[in-house]
Amino acid sequence: MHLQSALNIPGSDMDLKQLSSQLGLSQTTVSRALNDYPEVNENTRQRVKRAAVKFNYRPNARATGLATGRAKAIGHVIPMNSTEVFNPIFAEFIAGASQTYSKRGYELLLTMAPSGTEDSIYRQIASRKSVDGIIVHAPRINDSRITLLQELALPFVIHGRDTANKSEYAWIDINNRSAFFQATKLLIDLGHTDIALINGSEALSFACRRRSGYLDALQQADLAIDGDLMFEGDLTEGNGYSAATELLTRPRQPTAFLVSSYTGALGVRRAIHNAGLKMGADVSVVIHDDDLSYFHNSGDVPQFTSTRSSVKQAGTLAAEMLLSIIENPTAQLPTRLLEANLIIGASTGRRHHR
Amino acid sequence: MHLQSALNIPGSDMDLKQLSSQLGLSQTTVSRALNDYPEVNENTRQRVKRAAVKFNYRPNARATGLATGRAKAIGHVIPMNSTEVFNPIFAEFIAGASQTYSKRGYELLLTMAPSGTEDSIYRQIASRKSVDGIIVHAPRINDSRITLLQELALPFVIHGRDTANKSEYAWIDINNRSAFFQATKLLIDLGHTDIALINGSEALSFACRRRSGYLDALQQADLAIDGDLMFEGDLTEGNGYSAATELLTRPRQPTAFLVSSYTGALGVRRAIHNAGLKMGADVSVVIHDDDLSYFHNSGDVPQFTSTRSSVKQAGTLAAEMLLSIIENPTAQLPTRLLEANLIIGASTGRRHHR
DNA sequence: AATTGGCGCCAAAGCGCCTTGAATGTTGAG
DNA sequence: CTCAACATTCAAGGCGCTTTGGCGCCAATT
Repeated sequence: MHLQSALNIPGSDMDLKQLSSQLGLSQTTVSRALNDYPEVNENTRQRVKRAAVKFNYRPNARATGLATGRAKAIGHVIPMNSTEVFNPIFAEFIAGASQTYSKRGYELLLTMAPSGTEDSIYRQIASRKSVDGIIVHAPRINDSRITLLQELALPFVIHGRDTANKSEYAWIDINNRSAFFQATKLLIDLGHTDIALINGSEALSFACRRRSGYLDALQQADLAIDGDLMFEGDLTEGNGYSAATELLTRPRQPTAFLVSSYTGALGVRRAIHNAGLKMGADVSVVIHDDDLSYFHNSGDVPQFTSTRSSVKQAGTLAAEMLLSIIENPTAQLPTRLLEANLIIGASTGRRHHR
Repeated sequence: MHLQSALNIPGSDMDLKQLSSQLGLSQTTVSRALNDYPEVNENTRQRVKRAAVKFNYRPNARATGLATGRAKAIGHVIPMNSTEVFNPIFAEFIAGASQTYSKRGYELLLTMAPSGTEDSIYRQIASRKSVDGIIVHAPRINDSRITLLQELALPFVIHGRDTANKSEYAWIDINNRSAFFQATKLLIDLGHTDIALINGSEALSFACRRRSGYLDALQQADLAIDGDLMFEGDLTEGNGYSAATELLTRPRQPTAFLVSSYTGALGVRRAIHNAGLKMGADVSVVIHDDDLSYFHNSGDVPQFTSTRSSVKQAGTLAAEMLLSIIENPTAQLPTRLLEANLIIGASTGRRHHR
């Protein structure tokens, strides 16, 4: 290694040994200077830091990890079934989380877990030790992953909750029950009595809680509960369309729809148009709006009346929770319940008598 | 370490030293047995592999990485500007790529790069050495990242192309020019002469190429080119809606729309409905369809006529290309051009004279 | 019987970093 | 002037794995 290659040539990164020999210092001192240990002279520290920048030195992540025993990385595991590959909600959540990670010097490892292989994937993540903790997406009812992760002693935060599991674990969730209770109540107060629910798959925890909010509101208003008004499934445009189309061809049409996602609502809107009806006048729609940057239900008067809660923010908070667990393992496991905001848009109105 | 903890207790993973002492073998032999080196007796190999499964042994990824000098991980860098956080297209592409990675024993590291910080992020990735190569998303015209990555000597594959850059680099792209040429020609053949283009941001390479396909077809048919018929911007539902609404309030309405994405087209559809027109009869629409699993433009007769090409498949192929570059660094850099399929749906028809 | 050459296995070095324990230089109190 | 106390710096060991170079051993060759 000659002067030539020690200069600021892109791509020719140094390692610690080279940097310290350049500086005429030991690796120990250089390492400590860079990591802000107190036992280094301030002048030396500055000299070292300047050199590090000049030579574009950054510690090898693998070596640091080996030496410290911490990967400085978080895993996100995305459940994947055949119909739903990569829900935009996960993407937005991850975008939020990644802000926290980069701020705190962590990397983000993404793993797709096809259903059926989940167990072995979590085990593998734990034993390969390439992450310090993980975020679990889309919990199911009685989710076996929680027990597994507790056994594996891998720190984790769940985006959502498994209300069937009474053990202690860290989670962040929105108050789905309250959100859908309020949304349903709004529709009832507007005079609607036939309110359809177009929900996500009710094997998932969030969808169950939304349904129970919906049912509670109906019950409280002494309205009949009609199983035929309740749909569940992947929240795609197509499914929203076919569910709504089916409902609108019935002799007794529902006059209101409660839709669990923006994308599903786009299909419902199409069905309403196709039936020659006007949304907000003939038919009311309330959606849950995850406030995805890519599907913005905005404007002075938003298109859809919604219960809104930012998944991106949830991602940021979840990441902070997880890092705090990792850096402070003895503290109590944090939980966080976010409230959704009811926002009146153009898609709701008093019930229309025909 | 006693018998107790050497048994199959979840979370109590062994390391190589423990495993080999359990087996009464040296670490060398155990390592070689597991990695299928030839100089190990077949019986021994079987014995080792069985024990590894039994004790849930998996090599520490960091240690392996340090020793081999290869991270066995690929980085995906997602450009992020304030309006667009995490395009579902990236998500779907990543879902495709991750299949390849897990099959080949690689991990996937995700990094968000806020615009402005990109340079330093790529440098950091290169010098931290936590990945063996990266995938670059959303290339721009004259994209500085290409030169940078070439200097950093970090293997990469670009999803898209920078046609302004004549140097050699690996890319995978769809034939955007041909796709939009064909789509435009279809509309012209149906009698349309006022064809609007609602495009993605033309700072991005793909959008430019689509526009030039559109222009070529117009030119070839001796149709006038009207700059007022061309829109560009983030391909959101909202932007599609406002662009189409604006166009439909003009004295001379376009009778056909070419829309660069499914989500944008949902907004265009809304605008058409709102104007009291019928898609496929009064107004024709052709879209580019990335075949996202979450936004499926399917059915016996798809809703939208489209040029379709699966981004998920592109992701799978891109990953394979990148791994082949990494494992065979001296070979010529691969490139791959995918053709889109023109699929006739319900949104196009002969021009309607009013 | 002596030599060769695989085969099967092992000890030890090294990947790049952090960290422990010790060594050196400096200062101030006694 | 001596010695303790502090401020700086360093050499060396270790993180868990792969890999180089050898070392026995036994069958085959001469």
